[in-house]
Amino acid sequence: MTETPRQRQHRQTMADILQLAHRQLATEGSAGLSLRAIARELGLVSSAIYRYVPSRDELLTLLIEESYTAYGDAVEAAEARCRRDDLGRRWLTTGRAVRRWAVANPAEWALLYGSPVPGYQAPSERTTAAGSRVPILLLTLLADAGLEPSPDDPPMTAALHRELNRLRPAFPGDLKPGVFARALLAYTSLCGLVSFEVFGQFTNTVTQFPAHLDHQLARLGAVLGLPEPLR
Amino acid sequence: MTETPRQRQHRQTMADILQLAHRQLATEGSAGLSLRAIARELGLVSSAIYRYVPSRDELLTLLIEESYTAYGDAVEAAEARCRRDDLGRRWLTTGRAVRRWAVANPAEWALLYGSPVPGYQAPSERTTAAGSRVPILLLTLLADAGLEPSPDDPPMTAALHRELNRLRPAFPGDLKPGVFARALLAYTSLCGLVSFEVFGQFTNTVTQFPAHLDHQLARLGAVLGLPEPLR
DNA sequence: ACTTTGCGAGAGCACCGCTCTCTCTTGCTT
DNA sequence: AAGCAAGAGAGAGCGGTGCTCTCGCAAAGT
Repeated sequence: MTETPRQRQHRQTMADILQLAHRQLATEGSAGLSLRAIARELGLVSSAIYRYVPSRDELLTLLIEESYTAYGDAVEAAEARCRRDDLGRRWLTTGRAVRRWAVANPAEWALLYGSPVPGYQAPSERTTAAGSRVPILLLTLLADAGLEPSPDDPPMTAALHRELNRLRPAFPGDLKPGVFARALLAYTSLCGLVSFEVFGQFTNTVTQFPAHLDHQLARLGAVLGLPEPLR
Repeated sequence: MTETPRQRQHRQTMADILQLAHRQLATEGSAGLSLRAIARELGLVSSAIYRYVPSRDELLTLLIEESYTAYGDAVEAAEARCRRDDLGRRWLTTGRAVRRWAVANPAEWALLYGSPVPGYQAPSERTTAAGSRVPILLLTLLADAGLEPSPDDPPMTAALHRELNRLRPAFPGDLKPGVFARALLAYTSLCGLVSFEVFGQFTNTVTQFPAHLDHQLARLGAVLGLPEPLR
């Protein structure tokens, strides 16, 4: 029942590889990820690494999975500390947590939300679930707010309306198309803001990042139809 | 006065290199960019390419410059076809043009707005000017609209307010901080929406891209304080 | 005790960016 | 016109990459 020493050793080496990979990601970026370098640091000959990781792409996939998990954990934990009925604060806290995690882990953020690594396509069946956690947080938030379509919602084509209706059962909250669209805009805008900071698009412009994010989160909160944070 | 055959030849080869590089970028992505492969396709030995391009990083910089120029040209041209006084349409058209260019040139879009190529930092003095053209379009648009700060603008910290005030002389339109911030949100949101589509973040969610973008552009237009497009 | 399995070592393939040297041709200058 | 400098390609080579294959040893299972 208990694992053999060999299994234990294997698990340990695997963990070492992933840890070194994360470190390499942080220092060299995703294109600098080198199986040979990891093997070298582990005191292994280059071919031995393939006993653990079948290919560089697979290592990338593992890193993406781990990163999505860490990202979801961080944001969910922050959001969970808010009073459930303080919807404005839940949104503000979520946005801040997304930024905080991204700034603390820029290489991982780039892996998740940056340009796809060329020639490599993450197997969606292994990443979509982990990647949906933060968006789902948002949808739940809007559902808790009891938001309804508003006459201020711009019109949308019938095809888009149908599509968003089709998505309703696949996500929590059962949001009507207009509200679902608001959530989409909020999340894409948030990611856009964070990516601009992390990817350096704001150089020579904004440097007051936390203040700027708070300001824009307040704007987006208004677009969503959320009240301001309490007190 | 006229250029010598040798200069002509050099210019031609340089143009060939850039064209092949753009093609390679499209098929292999930025990490697949290979000087050797370009040389091979040109019928040159690998070392000869260095007569034209001093390094891979320099080739990347050239591609970024060309891409920013093509991007700016495309969006400016589209926006210029709008009636000057139809501010809602100018915004809608700008947003659509950004998406159209990005979808038509996904690798170039990734180069400009995706994760920075690891280990490589674009020399900002060579890219910021070209990269500012579309944002400047937006600032001009808001200035033409004569937008003023509104009581609906969320508060911002004094430091952020000062910073945005400091930026005023460096950009056209002389926008007050609250209005400038609206422009920042609009552009980051637009880029976020487009990147989500181009980078595949919408898989299993939105597929009605043009309709979705129009819908969200209308929302953002309202946030900006622009009227709806005429007729 | 025997056999299967796991795992590291080593050599090797094809590719990459980049450097250095050598050669030949072009084009400018005296 | 002669001579010299610069341009441009060829070739060899360095160190790096991902990945494959074979070999041998030791641990695990029977």
